[in-house]
Amino acid sequence: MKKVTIKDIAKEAGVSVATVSNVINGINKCTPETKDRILKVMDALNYKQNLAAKALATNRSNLIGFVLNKGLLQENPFYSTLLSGMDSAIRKSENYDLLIAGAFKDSTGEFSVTDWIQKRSLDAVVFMGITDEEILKDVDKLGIPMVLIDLKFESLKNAFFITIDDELGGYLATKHLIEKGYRNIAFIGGKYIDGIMKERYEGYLRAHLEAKLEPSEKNIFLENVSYEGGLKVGERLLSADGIDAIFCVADIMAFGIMKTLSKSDKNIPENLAIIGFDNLKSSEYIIPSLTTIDQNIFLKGKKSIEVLLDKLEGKSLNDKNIVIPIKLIKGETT
Amino acid sequence: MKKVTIKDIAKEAGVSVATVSNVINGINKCTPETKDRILKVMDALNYKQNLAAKALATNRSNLIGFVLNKGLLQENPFYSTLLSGMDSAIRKSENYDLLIAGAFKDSTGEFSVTDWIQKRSLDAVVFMGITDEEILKDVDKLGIPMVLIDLKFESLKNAFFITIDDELGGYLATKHLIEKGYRNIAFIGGKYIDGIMKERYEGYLRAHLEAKLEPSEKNIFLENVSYEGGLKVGERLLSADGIDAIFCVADIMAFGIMKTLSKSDKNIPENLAIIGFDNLKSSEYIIPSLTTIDQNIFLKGKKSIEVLLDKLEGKSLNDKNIVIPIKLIKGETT
DNA sequence: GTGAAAGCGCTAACAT
DNA sequence: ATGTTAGCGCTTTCAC
Repeated sequence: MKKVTIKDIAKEAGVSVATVSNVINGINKCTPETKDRILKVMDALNYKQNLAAKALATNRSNLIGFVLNKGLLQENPFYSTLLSGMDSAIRKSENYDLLIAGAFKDSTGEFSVTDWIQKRSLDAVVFMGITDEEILKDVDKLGIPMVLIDLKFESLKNAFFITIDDELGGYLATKHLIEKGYRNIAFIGGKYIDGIMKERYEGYLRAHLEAKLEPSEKNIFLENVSYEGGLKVGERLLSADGIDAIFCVADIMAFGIMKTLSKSDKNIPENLAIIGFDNLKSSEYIIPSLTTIDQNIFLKGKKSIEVLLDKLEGKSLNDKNIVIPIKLIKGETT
Repeated sequence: MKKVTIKDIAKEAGVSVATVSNVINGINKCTPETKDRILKVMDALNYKQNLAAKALATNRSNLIGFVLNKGLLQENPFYSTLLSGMDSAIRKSENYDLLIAGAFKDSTGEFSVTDWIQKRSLDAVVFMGITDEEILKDVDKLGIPMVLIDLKFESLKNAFFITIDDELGGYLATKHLIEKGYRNIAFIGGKYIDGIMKERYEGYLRAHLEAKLEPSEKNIFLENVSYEGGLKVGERLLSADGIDAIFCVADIMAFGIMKTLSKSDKNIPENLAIIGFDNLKSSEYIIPSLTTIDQNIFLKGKKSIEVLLDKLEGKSLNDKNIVIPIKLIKGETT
């Protein structure tokens, strides 16, 4: 069975390829009768569009790329949930697919996002965890719409930013603990205090200030944002004194802390309250269920794709900043 | 900055496009000097290959498709982990990328995998959760290599099967419970007893037989394979009598069961032991940690891609069946 | 409203 | 060892 092309359709329907092409692309330039005839022939011959040819002719691939740092998908369910959201949105689009970055090397042997975008003629890209401004600037120069999740570089002309109010999150979490009567609250953060960590920390400070409490430098614990990092923090907490509650910037770390504590004589929340951040699905599964700040990760992913789809379909978008609402989820750990 | 093509390279290097093409594709037909010169020019002009053009000319896209039923990614971390494994493998390949199925509709308005494969000129496909033999047969006719995860249809000429020994898993799990002294063991399965569920159930039966125990029909509980399904089973178990242990075909369900029980007066494992299946990452996080059958989900995903990559690179693969080893993970729930 | 034809960037068969 | 050239299937400008 030879491949059916628009040429075959054109011949069979007694029209030119241009007309067939117009019909396929919804460009209404022909009589309804012609259109109908073409549609029928397409169906009869079981025509399938060749997107590579289309891409070559238009320089648009109908592909949205997703760039994520290596290994992240394994380390934190956060990223999987994000991907679920993206998947859910892309499935609603008729024509677009989601491309996961393989490993294109540039001349230096490194993965080069701009190379990748150009080779694949990507129409848009979503970035997660890429914080190198130079890379993002280079992509911006390519002129395709892009989405940054959890990051903002206002100078980028073609970027949309999907974020949450991290400072507020830190504030709400800490305030909740203070309202519950805890006074000596530890801050558990990632090893690298990047943008969002810093904001959450500032929220933590604001809640203290508001309650006229003074947080101690000794109450700051930094480890990798992972379950393993949490285990380590747990160990350190066992020998720390006077702490009655902790605000942990990521649920996944909180799980590790809870695990370590479960093997000690400290009970949660009686001896130590804990509030996380993210509201991972497993925060509900875990026993006791984790009090946390919900940041609707799924929606974050969904929005990333939706905004790009809208942009690609020519809708004019009023705002480059999309802020996903957050809320406190009361679990059993506080 | 106009796009640089092999034509430009050819002109600049004083050779023909064919030679440039050969160099790019590693076809050694020219003198090292020519090759060197071409490489230098490519670098100087910052050449980027256009994969759409290549795909059009060769009918190969350097793309591997991943087809997964809608919604699964959200329902069970199993699928995310699988995807992590695939991601990890695809990143090691120089030239391939992973494409997530968007929503191509066929003439009936349904998503059509064969349409998708043809439109995108996919080189290979991984299927997860697609059990419709007709669909798979249609794909098989296209002649591209494919991988089925957790499913086998021996009649498919171009398929590889990534599986585990599910019967053995069911056997090991049940045997473990019996050895621990439990005698009245419930079987918790999915609502649809498909291939793998049935096998796990058979393993459950074999372990009983071997121990000269007779499992009761009343001890079978079927619900959706999800956390919510587990919650429901938990409720049903509360009013069930005499059961001292349960074998649950999926960790995610076990989490639900544990949650429901945690709100009752039944303690795990004192009043009710529980063993799961999968060894999700969260099975370790959860408190108490879940005894389960590890099936190395990450490896499953990784192998899927690796076998396809090997096949696409022309390696002859001796076996269409790849069986991932499983093992018992002793947690605190038994 | 419809058609003819050039061209998108690359490959591969055939020449030299 | 290198060059010539005819496609791959589609879009798009321009002409009718």
